[in-house]
Amino acid sequence: MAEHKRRKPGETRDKLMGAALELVGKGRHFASLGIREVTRQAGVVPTSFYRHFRNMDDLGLQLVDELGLVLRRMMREARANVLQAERLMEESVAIFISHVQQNRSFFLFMAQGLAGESRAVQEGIRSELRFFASELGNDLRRLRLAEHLSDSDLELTCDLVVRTVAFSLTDLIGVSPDDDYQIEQVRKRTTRFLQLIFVGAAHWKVSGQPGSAR
Amino acid sequence: MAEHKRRKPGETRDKLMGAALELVGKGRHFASLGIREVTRQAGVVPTSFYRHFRNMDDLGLQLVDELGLVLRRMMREARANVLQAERLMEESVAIFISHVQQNRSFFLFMAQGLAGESRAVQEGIRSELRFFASELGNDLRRLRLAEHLSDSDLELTCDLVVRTVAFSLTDLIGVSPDDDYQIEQVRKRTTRFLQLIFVGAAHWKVSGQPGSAR
DNA sequence: CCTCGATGTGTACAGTTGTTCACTTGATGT
DNA sequence: ACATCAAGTGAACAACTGTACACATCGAGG
Repeated sequence: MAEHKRRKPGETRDKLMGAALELVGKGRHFASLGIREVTRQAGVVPTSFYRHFRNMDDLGLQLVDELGLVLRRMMREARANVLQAERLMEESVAIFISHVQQNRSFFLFMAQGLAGESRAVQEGIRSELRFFASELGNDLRRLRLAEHLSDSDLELTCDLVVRTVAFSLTDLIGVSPDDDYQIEQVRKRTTRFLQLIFVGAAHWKVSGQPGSAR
Repeated sequence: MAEHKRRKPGETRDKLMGAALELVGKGRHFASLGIREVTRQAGVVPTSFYRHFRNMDDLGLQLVDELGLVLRRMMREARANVLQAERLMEESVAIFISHVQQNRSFFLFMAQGLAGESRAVQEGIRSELRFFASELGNDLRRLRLAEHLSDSDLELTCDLVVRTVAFSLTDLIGVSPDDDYQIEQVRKRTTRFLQLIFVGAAHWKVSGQPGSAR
């Protein structure tokens, strides 16, 4: 049941995915990358690409899978560190920002992919976000922080939270990775967004506003 | 003070910008478009491109300017049609969705540009969004709908509203332009997001939550 | 009327692209 | 021990790319 490839299994495959991420990290858009460009960056001959991927979209899809792992790691860390309910949002946003700095290219790729040109990658990323939102909902239920909300209203709230955090990526894109002041500004602002949303959720009436229901 | 160009002034220029938009509308990403591709789509010889644009980024910047016009038209229509405060959000979102359908490519371009590869285009679009949020703030003040909010809290709220609406573009991307049912779902959901945010704003306490202030 | 400058065209070229093909290599299962 | 087969290499090709240059056309201002 051991791995069956030569040398290091998937070594070149990882180099190729890493190379694509590096280029994205340098400001390039994933949609504008070419096979030769990626293989060049990876220090590999162009033909090797086809041993692992059918085309660039395929590589993108596999990157989405790895992105899923990154997101799950982040979720685990958040669950471990957010103990007190009051500072929940501050700490969660802080953890998010920190992970974005550690895996900048991955999150850039995610921000790009939401409006990217591969339908499959779009759907993959959206699906990751949905999963994230649903896990967030579970956590809030478990922490007894959303007892007055119906399932669908909780789902609505969590979706909005995830969107808001995801959108803050576009703020981070325009900021140098070591401009700590600006990053701190984004962190504060995102936190306040979430607080605003949770105040809304706390005062939310059952499924819809008066006058707008059906 | 008349226009001074030959034939129709800027005829080819418009054809080129239109061609780029068409390609974006067909699912391509702006960052992956090339000069030759655009000129081909426009039915123009490649060299003509340089008469009007330095490179693709330049064309992108000029598209952002036109995008500004589209957004302003939309704002004007919203201001004219939203008379009663209760249905304000429903109608505004409806107008937004309708404009997205009319100018699909423009809004696709906008969604792409937020995480695009030209820093200048990113900043241009972000600036349009900021302007939009500030105008929204003015309107809410004028309609006496935000009297209990400080200037900075109103600004926060409007920013969040604009972000939420902008993010809904990524939902619309994954939906065929004539799948009325799905579009209606996005419209409803976006409306509820905004309602949630406004409930939050209505119950918002002065600058910060208790326990999280400094 | 005639020059000038802006707009559009045709040709050309060197560099890059995606993809194919025949080949080497080395670990693995039997 | 040896055949097998996934992983990696190098050379090749036709298609396409961005950009440059010389030229044609036409409107406007003198």
